[in-house]
Amino acid sequence: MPSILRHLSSVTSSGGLINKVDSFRQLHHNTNSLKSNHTLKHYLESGEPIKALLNFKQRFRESPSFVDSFSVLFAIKASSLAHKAPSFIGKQIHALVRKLGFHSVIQIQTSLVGFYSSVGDISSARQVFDETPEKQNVVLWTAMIAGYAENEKAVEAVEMFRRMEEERIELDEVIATVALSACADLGAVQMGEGIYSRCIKRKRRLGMDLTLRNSLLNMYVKAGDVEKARRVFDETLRKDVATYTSMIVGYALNGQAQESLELFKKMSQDSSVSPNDVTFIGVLMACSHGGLVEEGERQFRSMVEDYNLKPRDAHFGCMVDLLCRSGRLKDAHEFVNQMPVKPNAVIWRTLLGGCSLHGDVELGEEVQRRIFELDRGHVGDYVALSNIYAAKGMWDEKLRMRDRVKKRREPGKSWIEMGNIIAEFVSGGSDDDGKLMVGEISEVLKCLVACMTSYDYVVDNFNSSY
DNA sequence: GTATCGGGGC
Repeated sequence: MPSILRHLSSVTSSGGLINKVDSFRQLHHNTNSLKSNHTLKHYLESGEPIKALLNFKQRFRESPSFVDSFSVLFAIKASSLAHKAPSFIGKQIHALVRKLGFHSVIQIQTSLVGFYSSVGDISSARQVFDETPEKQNVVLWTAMIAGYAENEKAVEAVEMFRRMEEERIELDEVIATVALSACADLGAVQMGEGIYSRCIKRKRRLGMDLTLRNSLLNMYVKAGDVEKARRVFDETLRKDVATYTSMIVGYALNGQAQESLELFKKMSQDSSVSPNDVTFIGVLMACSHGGLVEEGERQFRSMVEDYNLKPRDAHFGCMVDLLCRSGRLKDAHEFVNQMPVKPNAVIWRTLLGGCSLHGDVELGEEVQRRIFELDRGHVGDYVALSNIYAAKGMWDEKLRMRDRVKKRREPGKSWIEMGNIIAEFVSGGSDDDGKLMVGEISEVLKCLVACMTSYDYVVDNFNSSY
């Protein structure tokens, strides 16, 4: 059975009357529709979402009746993938969904949730979710929770996951993977372990999903628990790129440069995997944190020459960081100027950090100008330069720089997991001292815990004035 | 229809 038909039967099996009419139209009256849906699918699979959208639009104009629930599903998917396409195209397709009565098709609603999440419009995503009549469906919840997680709303993601479990919807590997990544962002290890064990209990016989194990490994890495991460790594017999990469990054982040590089070496000897560009971010980070400049330069070259991987901003950033940390500011500057792509604000900012570290006023001033050409919004850029002035005793310049700070600092967030409670803290957002004193807050939290034991999870905001 | 791997800085 061609995959498109298999797909169709899954749509009709859960759909209502409208879908049966729709599928009837597609199968019996409209072979053209089937054929052109195949074209849409082809564009999607070959990474040409814009072409898919144009194709859809043209077809809808010429013969609207050929557009069925499948075409719409592919068009939504294309809108999510086409980062360059303006988001109103997706919204137009959403309007079309309503007009054609497809909003009762759960696959379409799920895809719409994914679309709105991909353009950062999480409230519209939530609206689609809320408007979906039949919600007893893991995949719909997965799309919504993944949307929160992708848009840096891990607390909401976790909260929603808790609600999903209350609704007695069964876990699968995908939702567990998404939930673990939200837990990783919060450092909520205990909760993540619980989710993991609940999930594998059901599926023990089928063998565990590698993606799920990787996200467990990643959670330990994010929480700084390298030992537990390594245990998961060793127990995972069939490893893929992400397994190795997470572990390599884990060592690099925790200052174990040697272990990171040794693991990379071991990975190179494993013929079943080959490193990708993310792996090299980990390798370069390890070199940077370990002060291994020559090794880093060698690896960077090897990445391009031996592995044919194209360095991205992140790799250039690692190299700048590497050169800056070892005091080679001139080389770092030259490196930035010789980059084959236009350096972004983050790269310049890394260099500014290097100037701050080594007290280079002249270069710092120039770099700050380059940053301001791209982005004037960051308070930290004023602070960095004002600190360079301060270190050199240039008090007038320092004060002038501080006076130019107009915007207040973005509030910071932090989370603490204690038992089955997650508390969120939001710092005040002042521009001088918004640091969170986690130790002190946890004392406050201990008192809170005593008062709140009747809840499973409590999400709490309060301003810290420490 | 849904899924994991990214720095540094005040």
